[in-house]
Amino acid sequence: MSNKFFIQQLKQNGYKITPQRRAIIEALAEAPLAPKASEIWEKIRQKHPDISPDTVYRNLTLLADLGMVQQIYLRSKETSRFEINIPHHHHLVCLKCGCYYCLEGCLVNEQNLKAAKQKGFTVIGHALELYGYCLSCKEVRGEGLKREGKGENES
Amino acid sequence: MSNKFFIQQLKQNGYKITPQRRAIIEALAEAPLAPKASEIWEKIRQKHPDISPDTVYRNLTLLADLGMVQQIYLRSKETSRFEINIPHHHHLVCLKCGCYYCLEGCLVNEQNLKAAKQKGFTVIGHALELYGYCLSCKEVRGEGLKREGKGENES
DNA sequence: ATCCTAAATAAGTTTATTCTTATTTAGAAT
DNA sequence: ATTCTAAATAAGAATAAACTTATTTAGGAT
Repeated sequence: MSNKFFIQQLKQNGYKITPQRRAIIEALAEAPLAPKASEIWEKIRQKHPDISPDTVYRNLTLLADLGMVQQIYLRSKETSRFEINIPHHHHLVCLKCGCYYCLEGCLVNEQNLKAAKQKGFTVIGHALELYGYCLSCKEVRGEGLKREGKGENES
Repeated sequence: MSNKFFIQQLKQNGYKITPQRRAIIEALAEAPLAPKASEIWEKIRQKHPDISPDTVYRNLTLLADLGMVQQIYLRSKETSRFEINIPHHHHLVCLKCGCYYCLEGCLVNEQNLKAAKQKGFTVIGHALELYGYCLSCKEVRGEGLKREGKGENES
């Protein structure tokens, strides 16, 4: 919950604590919804006008690779969203309007992962998105798969 | 297995059959590995030098949205790969070298999807990637998360 | 066979993301 | 406190992916 936890995790993995990294973690923690990379960048620029977008992308990817942050692949033409990963869970993503919903709990259990272990693969995280159509888009399904508005989200 | 099946599926969903779409399906079916969008584009250009990359991207997305093709999100800095979706399965993706392995079967069952249905969400597909470190990258784990070579794949 | 219309495409533009390189800095060692 | 070095950053270039618009075309209707 606390940002200190994330800082500590970074240190434990041998990464340096920079003002930029603090700002990114702060922005993620304060955001009401899972923000896009561009939104995080915009937010941080208010206080740190000189932060580069590359730094934001790079660190979001790092946090996601470390399993501290979850990247939600929204498909469609939507860009990914990032959310602080507590508790771990998965998402429903609408292919038409791009909205998404959080599912409680995790659909992948230890048993699912045994094949990976047998191959000698060390799993440190996973991403699962279920794609389909939300309630309000279902009726208009017939209109092809063109996306319309941006849709509203749910934390 | 046959390309005709994919053509038929497109027709059933109300999409037109264009030479470009035939070429994309052909290229996917003939590829020994799951190709990247750019690789498909390059291959098709040999016969159809005038096909635009946009058409390739657009149709790969369409096929993925229809569940006929599976898009593998390789993370890292690798671009996605696309494979013809028979039989449906999931992947192990190495965060270090970008290689991937196919898992047999599907880890998501009907029971997993009940929450989605309760929300009135119609699931037409899903993507699940397990991220971690392959056997040969495991030892070098300590070197941070920088990616090195491109790694070899497995169909 | 010809016509018609929505869908699909190509071309060019725009945006998002990643890469490259020179510079700066966090944090360890002195 | 100062020095040192690998890691991190900023800036700008390069690439990937998506959008916009005018044109073409698949496939149904005539």
